[in-house]
Amino acid sequence: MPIIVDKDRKRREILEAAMRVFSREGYHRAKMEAVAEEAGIGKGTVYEYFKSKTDLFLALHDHMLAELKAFYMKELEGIQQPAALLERFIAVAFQTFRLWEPFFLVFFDYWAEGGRGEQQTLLQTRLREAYAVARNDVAAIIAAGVKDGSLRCDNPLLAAASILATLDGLVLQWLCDRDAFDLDAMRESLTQTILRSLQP
Amino acid sequence: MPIIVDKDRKRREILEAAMRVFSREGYHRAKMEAVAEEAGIGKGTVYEYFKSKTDLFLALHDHMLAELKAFYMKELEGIQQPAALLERFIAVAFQTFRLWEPFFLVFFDYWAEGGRGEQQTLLQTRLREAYAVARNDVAAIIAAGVKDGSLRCDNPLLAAASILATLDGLVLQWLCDRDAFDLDAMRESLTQTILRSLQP
DNA sequence: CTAGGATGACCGGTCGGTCGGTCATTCATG
DNA sequence: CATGAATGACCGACCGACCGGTCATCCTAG
Repeated sequence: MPIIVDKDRKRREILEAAMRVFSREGYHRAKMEAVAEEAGIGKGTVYEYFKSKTDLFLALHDHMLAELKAFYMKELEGIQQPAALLERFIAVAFQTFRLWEPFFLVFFDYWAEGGRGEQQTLLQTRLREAYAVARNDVAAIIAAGVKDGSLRCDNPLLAAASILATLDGLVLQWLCDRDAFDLDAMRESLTQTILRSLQP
Repeated sequence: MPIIVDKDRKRREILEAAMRVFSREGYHRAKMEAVAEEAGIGKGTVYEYFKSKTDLFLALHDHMLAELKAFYMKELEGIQQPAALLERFIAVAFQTFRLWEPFFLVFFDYWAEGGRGEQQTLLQTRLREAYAVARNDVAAIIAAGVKDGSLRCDNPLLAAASILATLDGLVLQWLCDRDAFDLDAMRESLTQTILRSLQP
Protein backbone atom coordinates (compact mmCIF):
# COMPACT_ATOMS: atom_id res chain seq x y z
CA MET A 1 0.00 0.00 0.00
CA PRO A 2 1.37 3.35 -1.11
CA ILE A 3 1.37 6.87 0.22
CA ILE A 4 -1.96 8.10 1.39
CA VAL A 5 -2.55 11.84 1.57
CA ASP A 6 -5.34 13.90 2.91
CA LYS A 7 -7.03 14.58 -0.41
CA ASP A 8 -9.51 16.98 1.07
CA ARG A 9 -6.79 19.04 2.64
CA LYS A 10 -4.75 19.25 -0.52
CA ARG A 11 -7.81 20.04 -2.53
CA ARG A 12 -8.49 22.94 -0.25
CA GLU A 13 -4.90 24.08 -0.52
CA ILE A 14 -5.19 24.13 -4.28
CA LEU A 15 -8.43 26.07 -4.05
CA GLU A 16 -6.83 28.64 -1.82
CA ALA A 17 -3.83 28.92 -4.08
CA ALA A 18 -6.21 29.37 -6.99
CA MET A 19 -8.02 32.13 -5.16
CA ARG A 20 -4.80 34.01 -4.60
CA VAL A 21 -3.65 33.61 -8.17
CA PHE A 22 -7.03 34.36 -9.73
CA SER A 23 -7.52 37.40 -7.54
CA ARG A 24 -4.09 38.68 -8.47
CA GLU A 25 -4.16 37.98 -12.20
CA GLY A 26 -7.78 37.49 -13.04
CA TYR A 27 -9.16 34.15 -14.12
CA HIS A 28 -8.34 34.44 -17.79
CA ARG A 29 -4.79 35.63 -17.41
CA ALA A 30 -4.00 33.20 -14.62
CA LYS A 31 -1.99 30.16 -15.66
CA MET A 32 -2.58 26.74 -14.27
CA GLU A 33 1.14 26.48 -13.76
CA ALA A 34 1.02 29.54 -11.51
CA VAL A 35 -1.74 27.96 -9.44
CA ALA A 36 0.36 24.82 -9.08
CA GLU A 37 3.39 26.81 -8.10
CA GLU A 38 1.42 28.85 -5.57
CA ALA A 39 0.18 25.60 -4.08
CA GLY A 40 3.72 24.24 -4.04
CA ILE A 41 2.96 21.30 -6.31
CA GLY A 42 3.46 20.32 -9.93
CA LYS A 43 1.07 21.30 -12.66
CA GLY A 44 0.09 17.72 -13.34
CA THR A 45 -1.05 17.30 -9.76
CA VAL A 46 -3.60 20.06 -10.06
CA TYR A 47 -5.25 17.94 -12.72
CA GLU A 48 -5.46 15.05 -10.27
CA TYR A 49 -7.87 17.17 -8.27
CA PHE A 50 -9.64 19.24 -10.90
CA LYS A 51 -10.28 18.06 -14.38
CA SER A 52 -9.90 21.43 -16.06
CA LYS A 53 -9.34 25.10 -15.42
CA THR A 54 -13.08 25.68 -15.72
CA ASP A 55 -13.74 22.95 -13.21
CA LEU A 56 -11.33 24.57 -10.77
CA PHE A 57 -13.00 27.93 -11.31
CA LEU A 58 -16.41 26.51 -10.59
CA ALA A 59 -15.25 24.57 -7.54
CA LEU A 60 -13.64 27.72 -6.22
CA HIS A 61 -16.94 29.54 -6.49
CA ASP A 62 -18.68 26.97 -4.31
CA HIS A 63 -15.79 26.81 -1.90
CA MET A 64 -15.59 30.55 -1.41
CA LEU A 65 -19.30 31.03 -0.99
CA ALA A 66 -19.43 28.27 1.58
CA GLU A 67 -16.57 29.85 3.52
CA LEU A 68 -18.17 33.26 3.35
CA LYS A 69 -21.50 31.94 4.53
CA ALA A 70 -19.78 30.15 7.41
CA PHE A 71 -18.12 33.41 8.36
CA TYR A 72 -21.45 35.23 8.40
CA MET A 73 -23.08 32.47 10.43
CA LYS A 74 -20.35 32.64 13.02
CA GLU A 75 -20.48 36.40 13.28
CA LEU A 76 -24.24 36.57 13.47
CA GLU A 77 -25.05 33.66 15.71
CA GLY A 78 -26.98 34.34 18.84
CA ILE A 79 -28.40 37.68 17.81
CA GLN A 80 -32.15 37.64 18.09
CA GLN A 81 -33.53 41.13 17.49
CA PRO A 82 -34.10 41.66 13.76
CA ALA A 83 -32.88 45.24 13.82
CA ALA A 84 -29.72 44.31 15.70
CA LEU A 85 -29.20 41.40 13.37
CA LEU A 86 -29.51 43.65 10.36
CA GLU A 87 -27.12 46.18 11.79
CA ARG A 88 -24.60 43.47 12.57
CA PHE A 89 -25.08 41.97 9.12
CA ILE A 90 -24.11 45.24 7.51
CA ALA A 91 -21.14 45.60 9.83
CA VAL A 92 -19.95 42.11 8.95
CA ALA A 93 -20.40 42.85 5.27
CA PHE A 94 -18.13 45.86 5.62
CA GLN A 95 -15.60 43.75 7.51
CA THR A 96 -15.49 41.34 4.60
CA PHE A 97 -14.50 44.16 2.26
CA ARG A 98 -11.06 44.18 3.82
CA LEU A 99 -10.87 40.65 5.18
CA TRP A 100 -12.02 38.94 2.02
CA GLU A 101 -10.62 41.26 -0.55
CA PRO A 102 -9.21 38.45 -2.73
CA PHE A 103 -12.59 36.80 -2.64
CA PHE A 104 -14.25 39.82 -4.17
CA LEU A 105 -11.52 40.28 -6.72
CA VAL A 106 -12.18 36.77 -7.95
CA PHE A 107 -15.86 37.47 -7.80
CA PHE A 108 -15.47 40.05 -10.51
CA ASP A 109 -14.86 37.13 -12.83
CA TYR A 110 -17.91 35.23 -11.64
CA TRP A 111 -20.05 38.25 -12.25
CA ALA A 112 -18.54 38.65 -15.68
CA GLU A 113 -19.07 35.04 -16.61
CA GLY A 114 -22.43 34.81 -14.93
CA GLY A 115 -24.06 37.79 -16.55
CA ARG A 116 -23.18 36.81 -20.07
CA GLY A 117 -24.87 34.33 -22.36
CA GLU A 118 -28.06 32.41 -22.10
CA GLN A 119 -27.82 31.82 -18.38
CA GLN A 120 -27.69 28.10 -18.93
CA THR A 121 -24.23 27.25 -17.72
CA LEU A 122 -23.55 25.64 -14.40
CA LEU A 123 -21.84 28.72 -13.06
CA GLN A 124 -24.80 30.89 -13.92
CA THR A 125 -27.17 28.56 -12.12
CA ARG A 126 -24.98 28.49 -9.04
CA LEU A 127 -24.60 32.25 -9.01
CA ARG A 128 -28.33 32.71 -9.34
CA GLU A 129 -28.97 30.30 -6.52
CA ALA A 130 -26.43 32.02 -4.31
CA TYR A 131 -28.15 35.36 -4.90
CA ALA A 132 -31.55 33.85 -4.23
CA VAL A 133 -30.38 32.33 -0.96
CA ALA A 134 -28.79 35.58 0.16
CA ARG A 135 -31.93 37.54 -0.69
CA ASN A 136 -34.10 35.09 1.17
CA ASP A 137 -31.88 35.13 4.23
CA VAL A 138 -31.92 38.91 4.47
CA ALA A 139 -35.61 39.05 3.64
CA ALA A 140 -36.28 36.58 6.44
CA ILE A 141 -34.64 38.89 8.95
CA ILE A 142 -36.75 41.80 7.76
CA ALA A 143 -39.89 39.70 7.72
CA ALA A 144 -39.22 38.63 11.29
CA GLY A 145 -38.91 42.27 12.25
CA VAL A 146 -42.17 43.09 10.53
CA LYS A 147 -43.87 40.24 12.35
CA ASP A 148 -42.75 41.33 15.80
CA GLY A 149 -43.49 44.95 14.96
CA SER A 150 -39.94 46.23 15.26
CA LEU A 151 -39.63 46.91 11.54
CA ARG A 152 -41.90 48.02 8.74
CA CYS A 153 -41.56 46.92 5.14
CA ASP A 154 -43.99 46.30 2.31
CA ASN A 155 -41.79 43.96 0.37
CA PRO A 156 -38.94 42.33 2.31
CA LEU A 157 -37.58 40.55 -0.76
CA LEU A 158 -37.27 43.78 -2.70
CA ALA A 159 -35.65 45.47 0.26
CA ALA A 160 -33.25 42.56 0.70
CA ALA A 161 -32.28 42.68 -2.96
CA SER A 162 -31.51 46.35 -2.79
CA ILE A 163 -29.53 46.05 0.44
CA LEU A 164 -27.41 43.33 -1.13
CA ALA A 165 -27.07 45.41 -4.25
CA THR A 166 -25.81 48.37 -2.28
CA LEU A 167 -23.21 46.24 -0.55
CA ASP A 168 -22.09 44.67 -3.84
CA GLY A 169 -21.91 48.04 -5.49
CA LEU A 170 -19.89 49.46 -2.65
CA VAL A 171 -17.28 46.69 -2.86
CA LEU A 172 -16.98 47.32 -6.56
CA GLN A 173 -16.54 51.02 -6.09
CA TRP A 174 -14.20 50.62 -3.18
CA LEU A 175 -12.01 48.05 -4.91
CA CYS A 176 -11.70 50.32 -7.93
CA ASP A 177 -10.85 53.26 -5.73
CA ARG A 178 -9.92 52.78 -2.09
CA ASP A 179 -10.10 56.49 -1.58
CA ALA A 180 -13.61 56.81 -2.93
CA PHE A 181 -15.01 56.93 0.58
CA ASP A 182 -14.18 56.06 4.14
CA LEU A 183 -15.40 52.59 4.91
CA ASP A 184 -16.36 53.30 8.50
CA ALA A 185 -18.18 56.49 7.70
CA MET A 186 -20.00 54.69 4.92
CA ARG A 187 -20.97 51.82 7.18
CA GLU A 188 -22.43 54.15 9.77
CA SER A 189 -24.25 56.23 7.24
CA LEU A 190 -25.63 53.22 5.42
CA THR A 191 -26.71 51.49 8.60
CA GLN A 192 -28.59 54.63 9.63
CA THR A 193 -30.26 54.97 6.27
CA ILE A 194 -31.32 51.36 6.03
CA LEU A 195 -32.59 51.06 9.57
CA ARG A 196 -34.44 54.34 9.33
CA SER A 197 -36.08 53.31 6.09
CA LEU A 198 -37.36 50.19 7.83
CA GLN A 199 -38.63 52.00 10.90
CA PRO A 200 -42.30 51.48 11.71
CA MET B 1 -5.96 61.16 -54.26
CA PRO B 2 -7.61 57.78 -53.99
CA ILE B 3 -10.31 56.52 -51.69
CA ILE B 4 -11.17 58.79 -48.82
CA VAL B 5 -13.11 57.35 -45.92
CA ASP B 6 -14.74 58.88 -42.95
CA LYS B 7 -12.21 57.75 -40.37
CA ASP B 8 -14.29 58.88 -37.43
CA ARG B 9 -17.32 57.07 -38.62
CA LYS B 10 -15.49 53.82 -39.22
CA ARG B 11 -13.77 54.14 -35.91
CA ARG B 12 -17.14 54.39 -34.22
CA GLU B 13 -18.41 51.42 -36.18
CA ILE B 14 -15.49 49.34 -34.96
CA LEU B 15 -16.13 50.47 -31.40
CA GLU B 16 -19.74 49.47 -31.63
CA ALA B 17 -18.86 46.14 -33.19
CA ALA B 18 -16.38 45.63 -30.37
CA MET B 19 -19.06 46.40 -27.81
CA ARG B 20 -21.34 43.77 -29.28
CA VAL B 21 -18.62 41.15 -29.47
CA PHE B 22 -17.13 41.91 -26.05
CA SER B 23 -20.54 41.89 -24.42
CA ARG B 24 -21.36 38.57 -26.02
CA GLU B 25 -18.07 36.77 -25.44
CA GLY B 26 -16.32 38.76 -22.78
CA TYR B 27 -13.16 40.70 -23.47
CA HIS B 28 -10.70 37.87 -23.01
CA ARG B 29 -12.53 35.30 -25.08
CA ALA B 30 -13.35 37.75 -27.83
CA LYS B 31 -11.17 37.51 -30.91
CA MET B 32 -10.04 40.49 -32.87
CA GLU B 33 -11.11 38.65 -35.98
CA ALA B 34 -14.65 38.46 -34.60
CA VAL B 35 -14.66 42.20 -33.99
CA ALA B 36 -13.49 42.77 -37.55
CA GLU B 37 -16.13 40.43 -38.93
CA GLU B 38 -18.84 42.09 -36.84
CA ALA B 39 -17.75 45.43 -38.24
CA GLY B 40 -17.75 43.99 -41.75
CA ILE B 41 -14.05 44.61 -42.35
CA GLY B 42 -10.81 42.67 -42.37
CA LYS B 43 -8.78 42.06 -39.26
CA GLY B 44 -5.86 44.13 -40.47
CA THR B 45 -8.12 47.14 -40.83
CA VAL B 46 -8.97 47.11 -37.16
CA TYR B 47 -5.29 47.67 -36.52
CA GLU B 48 -5.40 50.78 -38.70
CA TYR B 49 -7.65 52.32 -36.08
CA PHE B 50 -6.49 50.74 -32.83
CA LYS B 51 -2.96 49.67 -32.19
CA SER B 52 -3.81 46.69 -30.03
CA LYS B 53 -6.65 44.81 -28.43
CA THR B 54 -5.95 46.59 -25.15
CA ASP B 55 -6.07 49.91 -26.91
CA LEU B 56 -9.45 49.05 -28.38
CA PHE B 57 -10.69 47.97 -24.98
CA LEU B 58 -9.61 51.22 -23.42
CA ALA B 59 -11.02 53.33 -26.21
CA LEU B 60 -14.30 51.48 -25.90
CA HIS B 61 -14.46 52.39 -22.23
CA ASP B 62 -14.18 56.08 -23.00
CA HIS B 63 -16.56 55.84 -25.89
CA MET B 64 -19.25 54.06 -23.93
CA LEU B 65 -19.01 56.32 -20.92
CA ALA B 66 -19.27 59.37 -23.14
CA GLU B 67 -22.35 57.95 -24.84
CA LEU B 68 -23.92 57.05 -21.53
CA LYS B 69 -23.25 60.46 -20.11
CA ALA B 70 -24.76 62.07 -23.19
CA PHE B 71 -27.84 59.91 -22.74
CA TYR B 72 -28.21 61.02 -19.14
CA MET B 73 -27.72 64.67 -20.07
CA LYS B 74 -30.42 64.45 -22.68
CA GLU B 75 -32.88 62.73 -20.39
CA LEU B 76 -32.24 65.04 -17.47
CA GLU B 77 -32.01 68.40 -19.14
CA GLY B 78 -34.35 71.09 -18.05
CA ILE B 79 -35.27 69.58 -14.71
CA GLN B 80 -34.61 72.07 -11.94
CA GLN B 81 -35.94 70.73 -8.67
CA PRO B 82 -33.31 68.57 -6.98
CA ALA B 83 -35.81 65.98 -5.78
CA ALA B 84 -37.40 65.69 -9.21
CA LEU B 85 -33.96 65.49 -10.77
CA LEU B 86 -32.97 62.71 -8.43
CA GLU B 87 -36.15 60.80 -9.10
CA ARG B 88 -35.67 61.15 -12.82
CA PHE B 89 -32.04 60.16 -12.51
CA ILE B 90 -33.01 56.89 -10.88
CA ALA B 91 -35.67 56.28 -13.50
CA VAL B 92 -33.15 56.85 -16.29
CA ALA B 93 -30.70 54.53 -14.58
CA PHE B 94 -33.31 51.80 -14.59
CA GLN B 95 -34.04 52.50 -18.25
CA THR B 96 -30.40 51.95 -19.05
CA PHE B 97 -30.55 48.47 -17.53
CA ARG B 98 -32.53 47.31 -20.52
CA LEU B 99 -31.47 49.83 -23.12
CA TRP B 100 -27.76 49.54 -22.48
CA GLU B 101 -27.52 45.94 -21.51
CA PRO B 102 -24.46 45.25 -23.72
CA PHE B 103 -22.78 48.24 -22.16
CA PHE B 104 -23.08 46.75 -18.71
CA LEU B 105 -22.02 43.33 -19.87
CA VAL B 106 -18.81 44.83 -21.15
CA PHE B 107 -18.52 46.81 -17.98
CA PHE B 108 -18.09 43.61 -16.05
CA ASP B 109 -14.70 43.37 -17.67
CA TYR B 110 -13.76 46.92 -16.79
CA TRP B 111 -14.65 46.30 -13.20
CA ALA B 112 -12.63 43.10 -13.26
CA GLU B 113 -9.60 44.77 -14.76
CA GLY B 114 -10.00 47.93 -12.77
CA GLY B 115 -10.23 46.37 -9.34
CA ARG B 116 -7.14 44.29 -9.68
CA GLY B 117 -3.52 45.24 -9.33
CA GLU B 118 -1.83 48.33 -8.10
CA GLN B 119 -4.34 50.74 -9.59
CA GLN B 120 -1.70 52.26 -11.77
CA THR B 121 -2.89 51.30 -15.22
CA LEU B 122 -4.58 53.72 -17.52
CA LEU B 123 -7.87 51.86 -17.32
CA GLN B 124 -7.85 52.02 -13.56
CA THR B 125 -7.27 55.74 -13.60
CA ARG B 126 -10.08 56.30 -16.07
CA LEU B 127 -12.46 54.11 -14.12
CA ARG B 128 -11.64 55.92 -10.92
CA GLU B 129 -12.17 59.26 -12.59
CA ALA B 130 -15.48 58.14 -14.03
CA TYR B 131 -16.66 57.08 -10.60
CA ALA B 132 -15.49 60.34 -9.09
CA VAL B 133 -17.32 62.37 -11.70
CA ALA B 134 -20.51 60.39 -11.24
CA ARG B 135 -20.33 60.75 -7.48
CA ASN B 136 -19.77 64.46 -7.75
CA ASP B 137 -22.62 64.92 -10.18
CA VAL B 138 -25.09 63.13 -7.96
CA ALA B 139 -23.71 64.80 -4.85
CA ALA B 140 -24.18 68.17 -6.53
CA ILE B 141 -27.87 67.47 -7.02
CA ILE B 142 -28.25 66.51 -3.38
CA ALA B 143 -26.23 69.50 -2.23
CA ALA B 144 -28.44 71.79 -4.28
CA GLY B 145 -31.45 70.27 -2.56
CA VAL B 146 -29.89 70.80 0.83
CA LYS B 147 -29.17 74.39 -0.06
CA ASP B 148 -32.71 75.21 -1.11
CA GLY B 149 -34.09 73.29 1.83
CA SER B 150 -35.91 70.63 -0.16
CA LEU B 151 -33.56 67.86 0.94
CA ARG B 152 -31.60 67.01 4.05
CA CYS B 153 -28.27 65.23 4.02
CA ASP B 154 -25.18 65.32 6.21
CA ASN B 155 -22.79 64.04 3.62
CA PRO B 156 -23.92 64.33 -0.01
CA LEU B 157 -20.81 62.59 -1.34
CA LEU B 158 -21.38 59.56 0.83
CA ALA B 159 -25.03 59.47 -0.13
CA ALA B 160 -24.14 59.78 -3.81
CA ALA B 161 -21.65 56.94 -3.56
CA SER B 162 -24.20 54.66 -2.00
CA ILE B 163 -26.91 55.54 -4.50
CA LEU B 164 -24.55 54.74 -7.34
CA ALA B 165 -23.50 51.57 -5.57
CA THR B 166 -27.09 50.44 -5.26
CA LEU B 167 -27.69 51.01 -8.94
CA ASP B 168 -24.50 49.18 -9.91
CA GLY B 169 -25.34 46.33 -7.61
CA LEU B 170 -28.82 46.06 -9.02
CA VAL B 171 -27.57 45.79 -12.59
CA LEU B 172 -25.20 43.07 -11.52
CA GLN B 173 -27.91 41.16 -9.77
CA TRP B 174 -30.41 41.67 -12.52
CA LEU B 175 -28.03 40.65 -15.28
CA CYS B 176 -27.18 37.48 -13.42
CA ASP B 177 -30.84 36.71 -12.85
CA ARG B 178 -33.52 38.58 -14.76
CA ASP B 179 -36.14 37.05 -12.52
CA ALA B 180 -34.49 38.22 -9.33
CA PHE B 181 -36.91 41.10 -9.07
CA ASP B 182 -39.29 43.19 -11.10
CA LEU B 183 -37.49 46.22 -12.46
CA ASP B 184 -40.43 48.57 -12.20
CA ALA B 185 -41.35 47.54 -8.70
CA MET B 186 -37.73 47.92 -7.69
CA ARG B 187 -37.49 51.35 -9.24
CA GLU B 188 -40.54 52.58 -7.39
CA SER B 189 -39.48 51.08 -4.13
CA LEU B 190 -35.94 52.40 -4.43
CA THR B 191 -37.08 55.87 -5.43
CA GLN B 192 -39.33 55.99 -2.38
CA THR B 193 -36.59 54.80 -0.07
CA ILE B 194 -33.99 57.20 -1.36
CA LEU B 195 -36.21 60.24 -1.45
CA ARG B 196 -37.59 59.52 1.98
CA SER B 197 -34.12 59.11 3.41
CA LEU B 198 -33.27 62.55 2.09
CA GLN B 199 -36.41 64.23 3.36
CA PRO B 200 -35.88 67.21 5.66
C1' DC C 1 0.19 55.23 -62.92
C1' DT C 2 -0.01 56.58 -58.00
C1' DA C 3 -1.06 56.23 -53.40
C1' DG C 4 -4.22 55.61 -49.74
C1' DG C 5 -6.68 52.02 -48.00
C1' DA C 6 -7.96 47.21 -47.12
C1' DT C 7 -6.85 42.58 -46.45
C1' DG C 8 -5.99 37.79 -44.85
C1' DA C 9 -2.26 34.38 -44.91
C1' DC C 10 1.10 33.78 -41.92
C1' DC C 11 4.20 33.89 -37.82
C1' DG C 12 5.48 33.27 -33.15
C1' DG C 13 4.44 32.97 -28.54
C1' DT C 14 1.40 31.15 -25.16
C1' DC C 15 -0.99 27.89 -22.28
C1' DG C 16 -4.46 24.21 -21.21
C1' DG C 17 -4.20 19.64 -20.92
C1' DT C 18 -1.77 14.90 -21.41
C1' DC C 19 1.04 11.15 -20.45
C1' DG C 20 4.98 8.35 -19.61
C1' DG C 21 7.53 7.84 -15.96
C1' DT C 22 9.50 8.45 -11.02
C1' DC C 23 9.07 8.16 -6.13
C1' DA C 24 7.56 6.73 -1.70
C1' DT C 25 5.29 3.48 1.06
C1' DT C 26 3.45 -0.80 2.30
C1' DC C 27 3.32 -5.64 2.81
C1' DA C 28 3.32 -10.50 1.08
C1' DT C 29 6.67 -13.77 0.65
C1' DG C 30 10.78 -16.74 1.40
C1' DC D 1 14.66 -9.65 8.02
C1' DA D 2 15.32 -8.73 3.19
C1' DT D 3 13.17 -7.70 -1.01
C1' DG D 4 10.48 -6.71 -4.71
C1' DA D 5 5.83 -6.20 -6.35
C1' DA D 6 1.84 -3.35 -6.12
C1' DT D 7 -0.11 1.09 -6.01
C1' DG D 8 -1.28 5.83 -4.95
C1' DA D 9 0.68 10.26 -5.54
C1' DC D 10 3.20 13.40 -8.06
C1' DC D 11 5.44 15.54 -11.77
C1' DG D 12 7.02 18.40 -15.81
C1' DA D 13 8.38 17.91 -20.70
C1' DC D 14 5.78 18.01 -24.43
C1' DC D 15 1.93 18.73 -27.79
C1' DG D 16 -1.27 21.16 -30.45
C1' DA D 17 -4.73 24.55 -30.77
C1' DC D 18 -5.35 29.10 -30.63
C1' DC D 19 -4.93 34.04 -31.41
C1' DG D 20 -2.75 38.79 -31.35
C1' DG D 21 -0.31 41.27 -34.41
C1' DT D 22 2.31 41.98 -39.00
C1' DC D 23 3.15 42.84 -43.69
C1' DA D 24 3.40 41.71 -48.58
C1' DT D 25 0.02 42.27 -51.69
C1' DC D 26 -4.00 43.73 -53.88
C1' DC D 27 -7.72 47.06 -55.04
C1' DT D 28 -9.66 51.23 -56.63
C1' DA D 29 -10.45 56.10 -57.50
C1' DG D 30 -8.48 59.92 -59.67
